[in-house]
Amino acid sequence: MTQDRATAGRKTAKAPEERIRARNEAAILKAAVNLFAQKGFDGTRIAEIAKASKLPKANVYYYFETKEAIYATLIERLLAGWDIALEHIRADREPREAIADYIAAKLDYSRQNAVESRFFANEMLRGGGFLSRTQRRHIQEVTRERVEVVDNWIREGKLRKVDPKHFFIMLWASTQFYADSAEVAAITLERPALRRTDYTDARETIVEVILRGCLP
Amino acid sequence: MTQDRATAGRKTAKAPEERIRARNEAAILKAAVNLFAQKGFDGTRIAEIAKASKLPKANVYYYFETKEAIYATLIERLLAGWDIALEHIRADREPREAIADYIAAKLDYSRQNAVESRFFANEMLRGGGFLSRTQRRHIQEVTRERVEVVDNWIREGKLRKVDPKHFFIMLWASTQFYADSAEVAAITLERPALRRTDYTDARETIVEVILRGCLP
DNA sequence: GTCTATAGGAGGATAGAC
DNA sequence: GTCTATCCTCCTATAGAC
Repeated sequence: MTQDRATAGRKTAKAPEERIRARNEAAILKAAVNLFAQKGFDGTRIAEIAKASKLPKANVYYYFETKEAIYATLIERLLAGWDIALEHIRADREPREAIADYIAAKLDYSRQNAVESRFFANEMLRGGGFLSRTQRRHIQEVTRERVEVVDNWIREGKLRKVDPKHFFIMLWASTQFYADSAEVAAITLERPALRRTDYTDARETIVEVILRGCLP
Repeated sequence: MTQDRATAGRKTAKAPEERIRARNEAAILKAAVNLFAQKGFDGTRIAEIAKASKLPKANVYYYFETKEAIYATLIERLLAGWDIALEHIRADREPREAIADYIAAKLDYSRQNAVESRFFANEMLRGGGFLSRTQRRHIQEVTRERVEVVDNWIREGKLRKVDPKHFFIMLWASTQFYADSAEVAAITLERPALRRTDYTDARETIVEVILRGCLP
């Protein structure tokens, strides 16, 4: 943290140590998010995290004080990415394109970050007890902003009169389902696992139905 | 199981014993489904189930051999109720009413059986490893049947050309979200918990957008 | 059918050698 | 920074008195 020029100059060797730390922490978090997503906080064993990240159990404790610390780090990290997809919903855009882009972005996220999405879903099933008040408020504020954009579109006659919050929930639900309930989707589509084309089919269907359903 | 007339006649006192068993098993299952929904199979402790069902831990073992047995019973029971909402989707009905009724029924289920829904969601996050091949096939068959109905509607020009499976997933996702992600819905709607009116608002929004989105 | 007591093992976390 | 050995708690499951 406090690293003055002298030390920095003397020891260029400081970098490799930090690289080890970075690599190991990343391995732990990657293993942990996957296990937490599947089995939740109480269901996940530190030994499993250690095994999956190919580190001895004691090393996991070296990098993270407790299981809670790992979990909290993941929650924090997840929320940083929360807002990204919503950024398509901007007042200066036409609803048709903005909504279509949002759906596409959210489905891409479901495909590429399925594990993170499931981790969050699991935390929600738990009741969201690990979410701090600040984090809840953050979600609300981000949502409120975008709800206003939708409200404006409606006022300008660019969108049919729909409840903006429930409308957002519809978008969320329809797109996140392909991550959180990928298993159900796979069973329904009669596949061993979802394919890339399933996501594009999903996008077409959702965009079509939603746009036709909400445009004037 | 084998209970001849003689025994039945001699002992009317057999009923109360069975009533105790029925009551206790029900208490255990009710407590268990709630805990499994929140913390999953590995995260749930038998002691918690015992405490929540107000029975000594050993009694839980008296009624169910293992934790697996409780879980399997719940899965079985859940699947029996799986098909109910889908029954609105019948070939002899007009799509407009059938789909609106389906959405309403599914949202009612989300409100009244939120715990069961979450239990299933948790099992899906786990990867659905407790679902037997037969159970998976059952889901597929039921879905396939209803997909055919939708396909027919499309052929008859009563419904716009949409991918029936992804269309179903949209309905499922949008309605189940209010059970599985009730926490997210509550945060979005800025409520401590979902109210009855939230479900009717949801119904209106979903029915409106979906019907307009899929009717010709 | 109810419950206490406990076996036997696993889990979270730590000490301390290397 | 790495890892073995270990503490102590808590868990599933069972034995056996009432």
